[in-house]
Amino acid sequence: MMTHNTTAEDMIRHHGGRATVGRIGILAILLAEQHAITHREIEQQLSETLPLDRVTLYRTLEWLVEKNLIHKVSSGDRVWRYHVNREMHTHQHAHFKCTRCAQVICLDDLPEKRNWQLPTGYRLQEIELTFKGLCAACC
Amino acid sequence: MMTHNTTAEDMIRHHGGRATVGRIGILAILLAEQHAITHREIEQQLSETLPLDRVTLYRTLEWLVEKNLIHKVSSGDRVWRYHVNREMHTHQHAHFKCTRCAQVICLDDLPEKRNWQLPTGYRLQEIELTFKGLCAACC
DNA sequence: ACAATAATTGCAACATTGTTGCATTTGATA
DNA sequence: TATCAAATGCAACAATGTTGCAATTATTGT
Ligand SMILES: [Mn+2]
Ligand SMILES: [Mn+2]
Ligand SMILES: [Zn+2]
Ligand SMILES: [Zn+2]
Repeated sequence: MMTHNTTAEDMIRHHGGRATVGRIGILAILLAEQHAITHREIEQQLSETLPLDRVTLYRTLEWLVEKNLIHKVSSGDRVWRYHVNREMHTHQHAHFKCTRCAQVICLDDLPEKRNWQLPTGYRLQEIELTFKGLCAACC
Repeated sequence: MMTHNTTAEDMIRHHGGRATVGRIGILAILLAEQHAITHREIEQQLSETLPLDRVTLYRTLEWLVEKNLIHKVSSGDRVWRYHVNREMHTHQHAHFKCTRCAQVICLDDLPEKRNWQLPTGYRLQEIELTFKGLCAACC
């Protein structure tokens, strides 16, 4: 049974980066989290055990995104949320954001991938689909 | 043939607001614009003819959204874009954002409105769908 | 284990977008 | 034209994110 810390360290080393205590701690937090969480939320969790400069956190998250170990979600407020990449996330997927508690979850898939119709001359690269409403806890 | 200014003034009066020179000018700019544009872009257009405080612009845009004369779009960067409401916009619709020139257009409709599947207990209120890619000019 | 070195970090300063409080000005109405 | 609530301008603040650079640290070779 692997702890999140050792999993995180493995993931980082496999991508040729230095396995620093900060990177490991940050990725371990994201591995333990089932929702997509903000820079601020990660910072708060870190402050309990491993204080880290805000800038380092920003740069580490950016690095983890580059290495494709996590992805970030823009959910309408002007705040990025981060979530670890699991197998289901190798392709594009939709998100749900609760309008009451602001929690964001990743959904399995982009439903009905076909049939998106754009004006002529437009080239599609990526689809961003966010459902908003109330989560089960807030209903 | 109505000028955008008189159209704007009519729209504002019909909603019981004061027809100030600022509100009219802002709404006229949005009426003349086919794309969804940012606070910053509106400010630049205004600066040529009708300098206006940033805060007033923010508050006016908020007021126009409340009155349902315009709507705002969150397009992934942390910047709101504003677009006048036309008939086609009375219901929800998708948007396209060019990843090169950042232009945002409103698309006609939410394709395939049915069939969105959420986890049990979740209640859907709103769908935010943004296509990203290259516009005709940038292809 | 130690030194060399490049990658990572911390800190200060800055940028952008947006909000709030309050005094002043202005549009609508009588 | 006088009145007065609504709208505006200004200053200060807040949240989120970025940049430059010197100090630190993880890795590698010895
Ligand atoms: Mn996701
Ligand atoms: Mn729109
Ligand atoms: Zn909720
Ligand atoms: Zn373009």
